[in-house]
Amino acid sequence: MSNKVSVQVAVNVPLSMTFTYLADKPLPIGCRVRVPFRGGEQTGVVVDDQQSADVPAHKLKHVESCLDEIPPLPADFLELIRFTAQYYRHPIGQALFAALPGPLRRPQPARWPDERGWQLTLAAHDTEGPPPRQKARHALWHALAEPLAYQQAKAITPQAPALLKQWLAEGLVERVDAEPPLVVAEGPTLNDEQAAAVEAVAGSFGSFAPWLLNGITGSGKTEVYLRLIERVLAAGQQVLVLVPEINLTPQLVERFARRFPATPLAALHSGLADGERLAGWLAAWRGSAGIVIGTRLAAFTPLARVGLIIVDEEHDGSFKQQDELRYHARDLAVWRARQAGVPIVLGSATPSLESVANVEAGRYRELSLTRRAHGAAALPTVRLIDIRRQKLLDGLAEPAIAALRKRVERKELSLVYVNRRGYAPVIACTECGWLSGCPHCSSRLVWHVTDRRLHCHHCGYHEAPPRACPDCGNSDLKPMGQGTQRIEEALIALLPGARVLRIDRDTVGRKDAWEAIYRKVHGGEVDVLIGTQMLAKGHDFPALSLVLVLNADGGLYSADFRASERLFAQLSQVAGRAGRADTPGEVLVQTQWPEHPLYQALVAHDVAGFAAQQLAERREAGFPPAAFQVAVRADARTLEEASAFLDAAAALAEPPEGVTLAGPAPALMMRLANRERAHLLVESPQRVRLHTFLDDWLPRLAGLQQAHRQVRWSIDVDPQDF
DNA sequence: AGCACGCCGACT
DNA sequence: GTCGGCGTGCTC
Repeated sequence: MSNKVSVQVAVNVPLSMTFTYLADKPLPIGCRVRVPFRGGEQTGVVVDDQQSADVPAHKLKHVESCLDEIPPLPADFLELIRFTAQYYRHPIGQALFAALPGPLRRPQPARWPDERGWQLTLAAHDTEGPPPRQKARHALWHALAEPLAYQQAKAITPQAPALLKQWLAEGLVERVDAEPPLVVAEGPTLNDEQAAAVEAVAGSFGSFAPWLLNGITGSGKTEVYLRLIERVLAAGQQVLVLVPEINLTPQLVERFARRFPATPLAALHSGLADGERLAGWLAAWRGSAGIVIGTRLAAFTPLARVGLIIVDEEHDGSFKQQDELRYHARDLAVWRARQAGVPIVLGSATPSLESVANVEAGRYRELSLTRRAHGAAALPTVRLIDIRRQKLLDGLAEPAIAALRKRVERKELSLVYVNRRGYAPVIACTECGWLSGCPHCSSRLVWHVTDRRLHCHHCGYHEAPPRACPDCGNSDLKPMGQGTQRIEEALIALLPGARVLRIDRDTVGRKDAWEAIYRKVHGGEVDVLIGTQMLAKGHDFPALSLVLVLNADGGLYSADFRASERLFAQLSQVAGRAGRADTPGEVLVQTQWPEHPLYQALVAHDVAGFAAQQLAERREAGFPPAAFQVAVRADARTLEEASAFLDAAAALAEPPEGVTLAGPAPALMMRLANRERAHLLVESPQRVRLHTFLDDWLPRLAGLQQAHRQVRWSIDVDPQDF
């Protein structure tokens, strides 16, 4: 008998361990294997060649050879997965399989896609080709005089795959090996700020350097990306671009493809068919895709020759995955940039406080774009409407209605932005603005209808609500943020003849719905748009004459300490939609707290000032980014069950100096899918201490499940939402 | 997570 | 007598 070797294999099960298998000959680390597991079969990935300690020999099963003809998964990819699994406290196998494209999770061999191009054969040149009246065929035929990549062909006509197949069979086209040339379409001239940003980043090529590209809306961040991409491509390297999870990915992809028409581009967004995703993933890994652009999952894509990473709208919350493997794609991207030794550009008009703090600490360098790129385009005028002194008609103040009427008459486009999310019912005094605060920490108390008490969502403290305002004695205390239900109907009634279009989760449910909305809006068929957060994310709508913001106050004093940061970012984004080159737009915000620093900063377009003020508050309160957090989240049929589990978990903790536990406290969105949710927070000013504590504590929690059978729980490292 | 093994109630 | 409830324990 030949000597057996053993390998460590990760399989897609929720266990933090890997499994030992026997093999006839050494298997390379990173190769995919088909393994017998639990009587059935599983896909596995060899992650180590070490013998693991004390597994009884009779349990060891045998593994056949590698599945694939393609090379084993690269070492830097496995290292990324290992780091991710460990940092976010997720089983290694599940982290690995979450990062792999669908087809690679199944135990079937994979092959490199055929990336050869197409070109007309000599024989084809002697034929007429399709007549000009068959526009698509004609265009494709003439383009095929030069070698054409699949992507380019498909850009000419969607029928390209079928036509190429047909012409190939007829001997009119042939497959050719062609190194795609770098073709760069002309772009606009850079202003000096943009040029300086490009030079600064380009000067750091070849080594790890994190950059915060802080540019106001309309300042031309994308053009900076494009110039940097051009340089990276010219050096024969790849660029990874991460974008938030919104429907504007296609727009950005199209812009990149137009600038670099010959460069293979892999777009890895959700809603891609398995085959396409795999092809893009493999092209990225192999190095043939020059540009790889995708949403958060693309952060895991292996890249053979990466030269630059870009994270657009880095402040966006959708970079954090909220279930299963709860990773933050922006943070992992920074880790990858360090691993690969390349610069990373984090772009935003409203940078996250994490990034601002990193600039302050000297870890990131900041590049500012302070001017709008397109000539005279001025920032919009922001005005606050104090609704304490106004009679509201169905939630709308008189000046707001008047402003809307004016635009409708002038046939100009208005947007009514209804802030729905993130409002927690904090009790407020309608007279003096007093808010229910927690006596034990710097959070707000939240009104719970179920037990008619005020709860602190940070430390779990609760009390009966006061009958009157403790500050001024007024007995008119009300939960904030109500009454948005009938805005749509009210607007239609108040603006007779206006064409109103509502955009929300319901109206954009289908894939082609956006298409239709764009057509309507661009075709001038709409007077007033009504929408929620999804409109705050920089969609390509024509310039808005007026933006009216309703119900924003809920984000001011939310129990979630990040609510103001998000609100400010959203309002800055929508405000940025207002105005055109010749006339500045107008933004109206209805509020009970016009004197609030957030609104004052918004009026003054003072992004940096707001960030500084927020950062000071966070430091004062000991919240991120001044501290690091880990949430243990639990849900059960009743809050008591969930809390009992978390209490038991807390009882097992022996937090060292500098690590504190807070809670359990009910989650902000308490009831979800008929289950009650609560969490326990672990905090520390030092990340290392926090994680050292977790290393000791989390293994002890495994045993708790038996006694709390009804409870589902999970770990959320660097939680974003509460 | 799945999936089997295991020990107690109402069915042809 | 058996079908099946889901408690509990393991997966190389």
